[in-house]
Amino acid sequence: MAQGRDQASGAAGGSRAESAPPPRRGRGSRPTIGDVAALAKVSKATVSFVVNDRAGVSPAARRRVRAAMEDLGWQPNAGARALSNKRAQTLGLVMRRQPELLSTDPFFPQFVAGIETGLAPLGYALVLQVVPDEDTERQAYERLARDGRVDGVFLTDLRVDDPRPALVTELGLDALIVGPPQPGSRVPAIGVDDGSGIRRAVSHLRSLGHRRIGHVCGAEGYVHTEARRDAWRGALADAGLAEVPPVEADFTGASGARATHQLLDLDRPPTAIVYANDLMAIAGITAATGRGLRVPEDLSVVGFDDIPLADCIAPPLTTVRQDVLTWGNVAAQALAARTEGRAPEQITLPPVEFIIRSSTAPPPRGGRQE
Amino acid sequence: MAQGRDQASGAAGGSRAESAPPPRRGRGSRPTIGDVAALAKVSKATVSFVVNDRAGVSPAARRRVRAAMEDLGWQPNAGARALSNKRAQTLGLVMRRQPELLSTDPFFPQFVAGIETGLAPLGYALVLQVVPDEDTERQAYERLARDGRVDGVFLTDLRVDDPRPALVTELGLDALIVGPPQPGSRVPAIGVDDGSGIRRAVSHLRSLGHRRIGHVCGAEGYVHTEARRDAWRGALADAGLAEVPPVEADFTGASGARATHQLLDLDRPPTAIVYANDLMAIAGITAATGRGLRVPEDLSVVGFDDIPLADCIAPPLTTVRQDVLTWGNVAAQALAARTEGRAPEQITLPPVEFIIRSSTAPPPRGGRQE
DNA sequence: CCCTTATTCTAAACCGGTTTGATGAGCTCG
DNA sequence: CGAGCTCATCAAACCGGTTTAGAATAAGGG
Repeated sequence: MAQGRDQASGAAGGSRAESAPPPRRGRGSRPTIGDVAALAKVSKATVSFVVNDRAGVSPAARRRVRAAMEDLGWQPNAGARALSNKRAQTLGLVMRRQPELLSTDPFFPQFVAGIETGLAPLGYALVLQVVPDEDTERQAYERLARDGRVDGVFLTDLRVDDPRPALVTELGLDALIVGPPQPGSRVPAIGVDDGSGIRRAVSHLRSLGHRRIGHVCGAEGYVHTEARRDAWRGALADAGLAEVPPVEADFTGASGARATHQLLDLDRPPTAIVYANDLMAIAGITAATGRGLRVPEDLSVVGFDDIPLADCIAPPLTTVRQDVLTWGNVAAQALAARTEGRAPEQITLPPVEFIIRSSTAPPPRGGRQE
Repeated sequence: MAQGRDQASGAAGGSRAESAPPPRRGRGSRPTIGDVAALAKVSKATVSFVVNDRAGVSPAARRRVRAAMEDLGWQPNAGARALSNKRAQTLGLVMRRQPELLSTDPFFPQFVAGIETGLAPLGYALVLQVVPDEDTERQAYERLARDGRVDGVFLTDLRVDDPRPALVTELGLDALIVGPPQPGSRVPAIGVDDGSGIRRAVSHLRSLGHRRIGHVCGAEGYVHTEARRDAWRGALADAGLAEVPPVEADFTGASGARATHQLLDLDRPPTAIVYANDLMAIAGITAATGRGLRVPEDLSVVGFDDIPLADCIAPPLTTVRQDVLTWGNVAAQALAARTEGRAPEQITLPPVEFIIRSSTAPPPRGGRQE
């Protein structure tokens, strides 16, 4: 056949002026497996075998099919494939977040980016939903499951007694928890360890000489909030340090500032504070500075997340960095493997990094130290 | 044929102990339109008519179908539907971002959340891709188009001479530009106006008495970077203020600090600086403070974005807030409408807000003012 | 009462792939 | 030379919906 132009269906016609309708919106003109089969002079089945790398096709036929594919620029249609396979080749992520809090959160974009880098080479897509509350969250999972849009979902930001592991099991969705495994649930997890970062922070502060180390917690009800608080409390106990009441906050700057004042108003205020995230830590620095305290001379501050701003402020923030991008990547591969029934690769997450900048220093001598 | 049981596939079998495999992973057991039709004693076509609210079904039949749907908990399968309709009921968003910059960016999460709130009630899903560079970006669009995974895509962060409007047109994808319309392209746009926020900022500074107002630009090559710079330059000219050379930066904190030093090193340094985003502005405050300048007494600073941190730092940042959530919402509806061939509703975006906090004040008397 | 027109409903084709069962060609071997 | 195999190939059924063409029934008109 002339190698020139015999592209897809019709279309080619006379490139004359003619009133012939142009190739319908570009769409619809896409070649199908049938076109490829016809051009390669084989059946659709053979083409299918070729694209799926299955045995039973002669080298000659395989070559012809490959050439035809190339010629037509054909790639199998994802939807049709999904229908036959009963697999959508798509994974779902439902994020539940206050819209205001969303843009603070360094986790979300990084994690999504990581998932993407893991999914793209596998030919998977990611469908995303952002929901405001628990009700819509449940509906989102139900819809994803019913519609058959996804093969599996990621579960992030687990709450204590989170209903989602049970929900997805009931819905028959494959799932992967990003965080510590849920006791009593068969949903697999990639074990994120929030504790070790906090322990590193406490140990760092202790070695600087701090004896009273406070903690500003994240929003109540999340397992990572608990994990961080427990790690802090445990580290204090292990080191035989003074107990300081933890103070609740909710990851917002305002709550961080309030919590900071609360700690500094204690009879015996801490000389160092570990915050559950950077936003609260920065707000804490501002709050402390506003009271006439100097950071780090009078008060040491440790954050969590290492947001880009952390080293743009004064003083640059000592903080804990987690490689969320890699989490996403690993999670993507693990969940894809699971939906395909393959055992996931050995899962190892990179360890947290503890970034020492200038918001921590030895505690003041005597002075407020009581 | 016996009307009795011809449900889906086997399964039903003996519920005896037997080694019969349990209903495969919960999945696969989902009812189909055929099951509903059988239960309601109508044809598949009738069921289809009912779910799609089409005329030509008697009230009685309609009721029976509804009941059967309810009974079985059936909802049409999205994939099958997409295949028939040649519509995926899915929209795509490809974000090109340096992973490091991703978590800074208040735009991305908010915009995604906004899209979602617009899409969910329409039964659309969003597939997301995050890519590192221009090459993978193009591939992402090509794959989305070829696979037939999406009906349309959002185009954000337009660059000057951006190849994407032409690309998507060529790929036959419906698209919507989030930003100013591209001259010479037929791709519709929702007109985001970066300029007015900057003009507000300049006018605010001018009314405080500033005569020398500098600008730290965003990354080169983006239309919004240009728009902001042009607006700044135009506002200066309109007010007959002194020209100050704009200084290039790239939205990162480090670049913001560097740019700030560059401006302050001028023979006649500005008394106020307008930054293209908050991150650079905050880094700028830190840089200026490090040189012994006080903000706002010696230098006024205006940011752009109103990130949550903006009012947690000292001094709280005067900045421009755009309602990105609403942009996403509006964009979603507009693009969905377009893919369905409907004319989109009248598009009106909320105006930007100018948030005056404490990083701006009258310029110092005499002193550095020369 | 027959003919026309509307209405309700269904069988069958279709979307674009995958998978299965059957057919036929080419080999080996007794 | 024919039985027995293997291998390549293809037609047809299937996934779960939508859509069309036409049959069956009901209603209206002369």
